[in-house]
Amino acid sequence: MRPKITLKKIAKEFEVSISTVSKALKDSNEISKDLREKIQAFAKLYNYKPNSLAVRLQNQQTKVIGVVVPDIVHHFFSMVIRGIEEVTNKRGYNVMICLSNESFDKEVMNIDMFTNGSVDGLIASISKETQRKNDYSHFKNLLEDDFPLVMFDRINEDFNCDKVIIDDVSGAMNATSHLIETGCEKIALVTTPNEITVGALRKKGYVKALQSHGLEADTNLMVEVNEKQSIREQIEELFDRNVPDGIFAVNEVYAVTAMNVAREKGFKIPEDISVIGFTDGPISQLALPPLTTVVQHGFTMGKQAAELLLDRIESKEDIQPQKIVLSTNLKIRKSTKSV
Amino acid sequence: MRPKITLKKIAKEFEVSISTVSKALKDSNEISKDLREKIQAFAKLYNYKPNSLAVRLQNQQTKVIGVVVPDIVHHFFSMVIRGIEEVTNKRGYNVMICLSNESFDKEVMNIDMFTNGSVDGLIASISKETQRKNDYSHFKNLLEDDFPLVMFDRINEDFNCDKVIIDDVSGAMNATSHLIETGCEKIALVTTPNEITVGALRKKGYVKALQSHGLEADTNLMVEVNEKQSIREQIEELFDRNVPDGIFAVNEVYAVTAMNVAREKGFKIPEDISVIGFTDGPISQLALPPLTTVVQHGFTMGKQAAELLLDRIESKEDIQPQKIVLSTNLKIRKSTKSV
DNA sequence: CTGTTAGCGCCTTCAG
DNA sequence: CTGAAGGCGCTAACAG
Repeated sequence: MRPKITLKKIAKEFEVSISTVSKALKDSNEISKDLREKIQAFAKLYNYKPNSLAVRLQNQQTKVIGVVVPDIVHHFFSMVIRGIEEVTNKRGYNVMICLSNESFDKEVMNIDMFTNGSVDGLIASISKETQRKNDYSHFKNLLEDDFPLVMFDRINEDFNCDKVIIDDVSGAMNATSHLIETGCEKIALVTTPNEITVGALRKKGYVKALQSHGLEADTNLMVEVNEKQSIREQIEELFDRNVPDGIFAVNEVYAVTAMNVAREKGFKIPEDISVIGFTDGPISQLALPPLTTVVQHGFTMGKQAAELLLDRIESKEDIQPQKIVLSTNLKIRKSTKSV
Repeated sequence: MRPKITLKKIAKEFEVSISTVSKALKDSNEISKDLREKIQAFAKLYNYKPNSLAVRLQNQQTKVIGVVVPDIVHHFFSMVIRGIEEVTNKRGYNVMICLSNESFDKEVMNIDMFTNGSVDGLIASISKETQRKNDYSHFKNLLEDDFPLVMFDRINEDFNCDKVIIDDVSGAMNATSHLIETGCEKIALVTTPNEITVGALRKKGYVKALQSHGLEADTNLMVEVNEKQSIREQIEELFDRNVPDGIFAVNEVYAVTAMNVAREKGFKIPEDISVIGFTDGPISQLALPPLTTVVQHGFTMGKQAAELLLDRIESKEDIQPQKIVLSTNLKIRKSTKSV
């Protein structure tokens, strides 16, 4: 790579001091107009840009924020990232993304890396493995140092930091209620294992909705999908045990898979079985029939998380950590009966 | 945020010089074992980490690479990013991602930002708007400075830089040939406008396959989707003009949309109409029937791009730019007839 | 064994 | 109007 042009080199070129050049480039009228213009022209010609590392070292701030997400090949997370990008860019920051790939070790490494001064703050969502291990010491260290941290979606309630989540319980309640109100009586739940907090919360909402409508929660109608095995087979087993007339699934993939299983077994959607998913991505939109779903507003979530983080970074005083709870809404399409 | 601990502070604590501390932390035996251990213990206690900015400024390398992609909410691009992450992390680098959102201006800004010394090299894929405007001066500037650059997928053939692409023409040929060989005679093409290079190449492959089988390319059977309007309606218009018995679409969304339109018009897939898509994402896998598709190997592409870039960054001598062409393969599922 | 010095690229007083 | 000096945090060569 061609060596970059620096203040020093420009200074040598004009046989003036570095600080003169620096001022000239800042268009300071401490410098004669003549010299200023010459230096500026020269700098433009050679495409001078202040070395960002030097500037950051000087200012003791990087104008970069770190993002740690479990996965990027996932509509929800990529929407969140898009939201984060949107506001950080608008506010003059850049984004450095690291993927934990749902792995505890990688998450720890990522966080460790980020705290060496390369970013001004962090936005994170916890990996599944971390949730299973229930070991959050890496995050706790951050908080002890008052490192600006915002967690989203997969959070830990105990942390005293900014959080942005959706109201999973209500979302699931609404979905389940909708199924009940459109005539379903045997509603299955397709969810994650309980360690995944959002799965647990959505299950809670599901159970609550059943109870408030006087229905029993029947474990025979619930599947906790083990992602190490075939999702499809686990749902087929549900059908073998007990055929539902409604299905609430905690994500798109489970929902569409359930729908496909149902159809292959000869059931009609929504006439025989209604299905509702969670997260409004292309999979839901392009499914046939298009999937009724709980819309999760990942983009908004990303924007809010970024706003919280930048506010914290830029504020002089301590500010109390906030918890923002975004409400979901039910996008009714064709996989459920009309009222 | 709690002020970070520095060598200086540790030095003051022990009333030694900064370089003593530096050496002690590097476990240099220039320093007495006793002092070394004390300093190390202290550093660990206070969770000392060298300030990465200072180190990078010193070393004149950031160990960060920049990635500019048009979109992240897109299975192919997120797979590429995952591939990039995989090898960069393995080789001790981090990744900074910027989204151009398919916008020319944002792309220019991103690239501009990246060349201020914050990254050692760049991996990029061109935005649609840039392809339409056909203005590549921002990339050309990079090349003039010998800035390490690898382009992938949406590239410009004229650039003298490393490139990783897939063999779009062959991929499209294979897909189209497969349709022909399984009995289709009126094969429609659903593609992008011609400015999008990969769309143009896939169209070329489609036409080639038709010709080599003695079939005419019929513009009446082609749709160039204008994404500003409804994709679905544009495909419906195709059906109104001319009902095909096979459809080759240049991406997942077009393919599944086409399939859905066909079914709603009462056609059976694959009995009446066969459909093949491009890019093997969840949308294809979860479609009903699961979509036969040209597999694009985004993960591999990302890995290769990153290897090329890091090799270039780390090499002392000039190395000739390489062009890696990844071949695709046809993943046959249920949306096409068997031979 | 420990310290001094210089320098990475930049910026900001403060002198002249 | 211009320049010298000091400092951001760290490393490395060189003294002592």
